[in-house]
Order: sequence, then C-alpha cells, then structure tokens
Amino acid sequence: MYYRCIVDVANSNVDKLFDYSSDQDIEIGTRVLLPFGNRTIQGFVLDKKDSTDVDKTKIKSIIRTCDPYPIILPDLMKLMHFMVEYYHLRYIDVIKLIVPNVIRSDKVKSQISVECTLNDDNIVQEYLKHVRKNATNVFRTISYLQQNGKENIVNLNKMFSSSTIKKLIGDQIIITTSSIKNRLVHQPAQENKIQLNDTQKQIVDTICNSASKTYLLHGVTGSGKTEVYMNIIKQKLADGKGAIMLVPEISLTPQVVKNFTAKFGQNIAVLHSGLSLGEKYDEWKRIFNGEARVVIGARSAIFAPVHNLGCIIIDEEHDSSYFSESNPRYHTHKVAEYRAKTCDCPLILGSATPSVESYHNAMTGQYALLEMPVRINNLPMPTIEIVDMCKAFRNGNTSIFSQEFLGELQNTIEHNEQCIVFINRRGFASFLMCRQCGYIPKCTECDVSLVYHKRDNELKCHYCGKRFHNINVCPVCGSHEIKLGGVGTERVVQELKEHFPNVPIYRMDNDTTRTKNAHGKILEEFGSHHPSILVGTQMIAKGHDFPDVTLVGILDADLSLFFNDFRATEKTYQLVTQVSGRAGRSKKSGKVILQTFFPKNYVYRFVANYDYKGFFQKEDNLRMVTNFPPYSNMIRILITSEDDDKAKLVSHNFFMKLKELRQNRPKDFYFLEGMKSPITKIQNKHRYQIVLRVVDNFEIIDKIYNIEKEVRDSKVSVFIELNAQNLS
DNA sequence: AGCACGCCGACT
DNA sequence: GTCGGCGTGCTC
Repeated sequence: MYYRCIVDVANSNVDKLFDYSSDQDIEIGTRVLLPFGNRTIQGFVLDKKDSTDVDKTKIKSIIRTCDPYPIILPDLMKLMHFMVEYYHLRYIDVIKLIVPNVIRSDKVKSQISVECTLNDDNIVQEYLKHVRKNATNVFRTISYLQQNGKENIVNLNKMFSSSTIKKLIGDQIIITTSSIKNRLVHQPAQENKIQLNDTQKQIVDTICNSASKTYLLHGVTGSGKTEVYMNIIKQKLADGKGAIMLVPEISLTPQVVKNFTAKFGQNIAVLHSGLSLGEKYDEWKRIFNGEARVVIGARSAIFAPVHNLGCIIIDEEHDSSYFSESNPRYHTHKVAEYRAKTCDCPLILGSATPSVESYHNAMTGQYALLEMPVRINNLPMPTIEIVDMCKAFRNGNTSIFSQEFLGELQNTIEHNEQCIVFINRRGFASFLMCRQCGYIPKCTECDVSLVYHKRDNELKCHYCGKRFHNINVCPVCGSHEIKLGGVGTERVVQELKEHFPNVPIYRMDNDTTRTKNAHGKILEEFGSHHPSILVGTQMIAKGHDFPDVTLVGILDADLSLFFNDFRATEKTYQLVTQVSGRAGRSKKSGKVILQTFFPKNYVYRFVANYDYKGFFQKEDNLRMVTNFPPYSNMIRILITSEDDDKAKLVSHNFFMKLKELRQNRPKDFYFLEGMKSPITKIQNKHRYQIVLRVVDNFEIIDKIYNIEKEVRDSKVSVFIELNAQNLS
C-alpha cells in the first residue's frame, strides 16, 4: 500500500504529498516517522492508494507510526483540506493548528502522580518487628502513612528520605498507585443555580431542537448570554456530545473558567496562549481521549479534537481577534461554519454588538437571528451622556477630563462606588515631537513613531517591541522643546492621582498584564476596594462583571474613528457599547460619560440610544453604496522582502496581471490599487501591498491564487489575505 | 527547513 | 595545492 504524506517541514517547497510505502495498514490522519533525504522526520498520512506515479526506486518505506491511532480526526481532516484550498495555506501550517507543537514534539509527557499507601496492617506490624530500632525514617514514614492514609511519593521523598521510601516500596510495605496528573487544576466551584427567564429558555430550546444551522444571538450587555450558552452545552452533553466555546483571548479570565467549572466540573478543558506547554499538553489530551467534552478557548481552540461535536459557540463574535492576521491567516467564523456543517451541529454567534457582516447575514436569511433585548431582571441600561470636548476646550478646559466627568467621578467616590476609565492607548504618550523642527522619533526597523513609556523612561516600538533611550534633546535641531503628543493609560493614571490622591487607582493594559495572572490580580484588587478606579484599554471592555461599577468614563471615544479603515465606525460603536455595558450591572443604575471632539457623528447618537438596528441600517447602506464588505470581499496582497527591488518587481508583476484580469471581468472588480504599505518597513523587510475588492466568490479568488504562482520569487514572500481587516 | 553538491578566494 | 565561503537544488 502507498501512503501520501505531508512532511513536518515548514517550507513551501516541500509542502506537497510525498508517496511512501508500508506493509502495515495505516489510517488516514496518522502521524508517522519518515525517512526524508538523509534524515528522519515526522509526517502525516493524508491519503492511501494501491499504485503510485512516482519512480518506484525513489520510494521509501514508512519507518513506523507515532501513535496507535490517527491524531487528526476525520472532521478536522476535511476542515484542513477546505482551509488549504480556500485560504491558499500550506498543509503543514494547518496541521500545526490541528496538532499543536506540544503534541507533535514528543518532548512533553504526561505527568504521572504516584500515590503511596501502606500494605495490610498485619504485614506492616510483622515488618516493624524486624526493623532496626535506629531506622527512624522507616518508623516515621510508616507512622505518617498510618495517620494520613496516603501521600504523594514526591512529598514522601521530601519529608523522609527517598532511599527509605524506595526500600519500603521494594519490601512491599508501601503500595503505589500511578495516575496521570493534570498540570492545570480546575478548582471545583459551587454552581450558582440560576432560573432561566422565558427569553433564555426559548432560545435554548430553539437551538437544541434544530440541526446544523448558524444562529446570531444578539443580546444586549448583561442580558445573560452566558447562561444560554451553558444550558445549550448542558443539553448537548446529555445527548452524549461535546462542545466548543470560543471567547476573545483577553476575556478568557479565571472568572469565566470558574463559571464553567461550577456547571460542568472536570468535564471542561481550557485552551489559550497563556498555558504552559505541560498544561496545554494535558488539556489537549483530555479533549482527545474524551475526558473533557467542553472546550473553552481562544481562536485556535476551534481546532480542538472534540469527538462527536454537538455545538460551537463564538462569544463576542464581533471581536477582531477572530481574524488570524498572521501565518495561517483565516477567519474563525468561516472555519467554525465549515466544521459545524461537517459535524452537523449548530454554530452560535453571540454578541451585544454584532459585526455588520454577521447581522447582514442574519438579515438576508443566511443566519437565524435570535434576540435578547433586555437585561436580566429588567435592569435598565446605563444612561450615556455625550460631552462635547471642543466646547470644553473653547471654555478653557485643556485637561483630558471634562467637568462633567470629574463631577460624576466625585459623586461616585462619595458613594463608595467604583469607576472604570477607558482610554484606547497604552503607554504615557503615543509619540514625541520636537516643537522646533517637527522631528518625531521613529523605530529604526519599522517606520512607525515610538511610544513614550514613563515608568521605564523609554521609547518603545509597538510593532516590533524594540526599545530606545528616551530623548531630551532633538537629535536633528538640538532643541530642548520636546512635546508629548497623545494621551495613554499611564498619563491618565497620573492625572487622576492628582485629582483624587486618596482613591486607589489601578491600571490594566498590555504593559501591566504581561506576567501570568496579573490580569486576575488587578481585577481582584480593583473589585475589593471601594471606592476605586480602574483605568484601562480595550481589555477592560470585555465581559467582566463588577456589580459596584456605576460610572464609566470614555475619555476619547474618537480615537478609532480616524483609522484609515472602513470598519472604524463599526469598531467605535462596538467598543463604546461594550465599555458602557460595564456600568450598572447590579441594583444600582449606571452612568456613562462619553467624551468626544465630534459629538455630531451619527455613531454617538445610535450609541446613546442603544439603537443597534438603526446603526446597522445606516452602516449597511453605506457599505452597499461604496461596495465594501459585506457587499464585497476585501483582499490584501502583502509583498515583503529584504530585497527592496525584488519586492517591487513582484508587486508590479502581480498588479499588472490583476489589471489584466479586471479587464476580462470588469463586473467582478470594485477596486484595485497597488500601493506602498502604510508602514513601509517592519523588522527590516520592505513591504508593498495591493488592495482589491471583488465579488465574494471562490472562483475569482482562485484566479488570484494562480497569479501568485506565476509571479513567485524565492526571495519574496507574498501573503494573500482574504477578508482583510487591517491594512497596515 | 536541512543537507549535499559545486564552484571561487585566502591559507598551513 | 586545500579548506571553506554560501548559491542552487532536491527531498517520495
């Protein structure tokens, strides 16, 4: 039998099927050891057949299988083929998503825990008679075990001596039992039994009683979507099926996991980037062998090896983290939809602020729309007050806080309540500028302005992370007048401290949450102080439930409105609504102060009135007339190389061929432009890009893929990104 | 990716 | 004369 294999080598030149022979019967999806060139590497069996087109003398034989079972499940196998074709990915890159590094590397092993207990009392007593009187460790060990019943061997070794323990085991006085120990412990928690309201019940029933279909669950912040998810999963488990729930990475907090553990106990597994290799290994294995049937995870958990999948849930479906923007680029919705279809199970997209694309799909009947229009217990939505910062500026207020905000904050503090302050920028100042000559320090590798971090007195590049010394003198003109531009979280904290020196203020952004569990610690600290203030970036917007937060301050709502991005308004709507949703989540009502320099912008009117549908209609209409997604597929072709000339040449050739294609099929193209990438250099690679918008069908995409094959150059890398999100 | 093969410069 | 630089090409 011949087996067609993909070798585990991350290079486009070898990302093709190699034929190997074997007498053994090997199933598709099995991990195998292969001779390749003059070395031995891992591979994956993708296909088998009786004959081969390859020269028989070249064919080598599979050395052995790595596991006694196929490591890629049949539905994930189908998914892999789909992604390779649709996104033009390498097989090996998709396989890496499905079979993560820890599993392929074979370096990490299960941790075995050895429990020690004493043998029969008679035997022990008899043994003790023959022990020398000065063998204190033996007596102490035995008496310890008599008192405690059992103990882990590692602890026993530490407490007494490992040679003593070894001897006692050898003499069969200590009996050992081994079991696999999970490195990640899901602390058991008490389930908080909640009675579903009628809307929730109805939605759970609808989803559980229908087959494969995509649902868009539009529920306002605090409407109890999580309870709905958990009840759907509960039913699926009862039917003997598993479930995957995806959440944005930053909202995958211990609180969320705790809620799920309370409901499902040790039946859950968690997958995200914060796990150690050992933890990841254990969680993955527990899913694979069916011990854990409920998976909670970030984007890549969509590839979790759940057998007999009963549902897929994507929470906060509008979140941009569902787009993979590097290496294997894919959109989680598309992948999830395909997997749900192959598993014949429902896909549930949930959000308080659905993406325009998803809501559009619901309006056109591709998704079924389910709505949860009111908060649990009919709590009112917080009132949103829009503050015109231009007016404040004209009245002489040049500070970053409006009088309205400071007044409300004072009030909140007096009532011993909590406040969340949102600013969409980390660091202290987003850039430095010389007042004399206009010089702005930029990263030497990336052509973006550097951000000043006060605590470290350093300039940092937010693209590549490179750090630079701070400057006091302009290197161009020698002036000492260096101005700080833009306000970041660090600066907000400092200014708030000046206003409220006695109130604890916490900061949560990328810089303060680097270390493990920092996230949870900050939230815990903040949650346990009254009054207190939490200043943060996007990461405070998601899902946290703080009952005593009554005030939310949005310091500069406009920031995201002016990115060169057609989704800017949509993102602003989503962000502002999500942040606002943190207020008034218990009996106390909430208030939001939204500071803006553009109070007339339509987005704020819809936000303040919680009018999602109104916003959607306006935005969708705009997309229709301008031929933007969902009315087209926006594709970005990114061409990068260390060799500037070669990059230029490839992009030129690509662009010319695309123009030719457009001439043949003018109706399929809405837009085509070749340009220098907005950031011309990242980590010393020159970047060019071609942006186009075409009708959303695979035929035209396939044609573009074929052009790539024609213009290819070994020194130049070309990424074709479907559904491009970010054009920088 | 790795590794071999292969064709040109400066060294015991 | 040879050791070794890394350009090119192949891996079932």
